[in-house]
Amino acid sequence: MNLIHLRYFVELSRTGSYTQAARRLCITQPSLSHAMAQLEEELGTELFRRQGRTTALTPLGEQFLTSVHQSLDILDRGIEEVRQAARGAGLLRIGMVRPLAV
Amino acid sequence: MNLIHLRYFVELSRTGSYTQAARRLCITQPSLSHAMAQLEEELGTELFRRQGRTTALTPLGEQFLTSVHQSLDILDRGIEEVRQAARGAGLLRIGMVRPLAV
DNA sequence: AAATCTTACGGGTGACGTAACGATC
DNA sequence: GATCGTTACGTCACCCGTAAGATTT
Repeated sequence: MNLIHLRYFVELSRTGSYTQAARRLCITQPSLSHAMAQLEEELGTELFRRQGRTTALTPLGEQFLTSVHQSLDILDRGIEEVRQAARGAGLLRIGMVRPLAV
Repeated sequence: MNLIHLRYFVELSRTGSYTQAARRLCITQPSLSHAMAQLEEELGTELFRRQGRTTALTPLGEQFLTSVHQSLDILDRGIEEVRQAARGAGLLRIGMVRPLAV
């Protein structure tokens, strides 16, 4: 399992479209499809229900989404707090590259 | 950033020793060292204070640890719930590989 | 037929291991 | 000098992109 794939999952859940999600994530549609298929394999269940042209979360998919949302929110907040504290405290040592925002 | 590296970070924080942590994580010490250095680079600060032979968390390291702990706990709980629900509901389709516990 | 998703396949990045070095007790 | 951590370097897995196929409207 992969942090980036979890972010893919969130974005796909938000848009409900592989095409749109892939465009927003700056990746190709096949890559997104493959990543989600892999995630489903790891979890042992379908996360999305593809009926015709529409893509919607399954009940388990929705359940998983809430966990991922909470988890990523906490993590991202923690990362940002640490980065700001590091910048604020002037702990950047000579030669240390100032990290880019993600 | 990487989920596995975050788990490395938690384990290293727990043991306070690269050698022991690497052994428990079933990786080599250099790999762990490199992963943690990379994590520190991404965050723009030191997470561990190496003084002599002892390795302890910096204040920012402790702060980050709490966030990572919370985040991973929620994620792991979510994963486990989904997997159990998937098994329980008998949603395993023919040809779908039953996932191994991690 | 057009649009969307999936499957197949090849390439490049990065994570890990081995080896060598540095440092501390 | 023995143990621990870091740096250097090579290899292999895996993530992503391109191309082709399947399916629905």
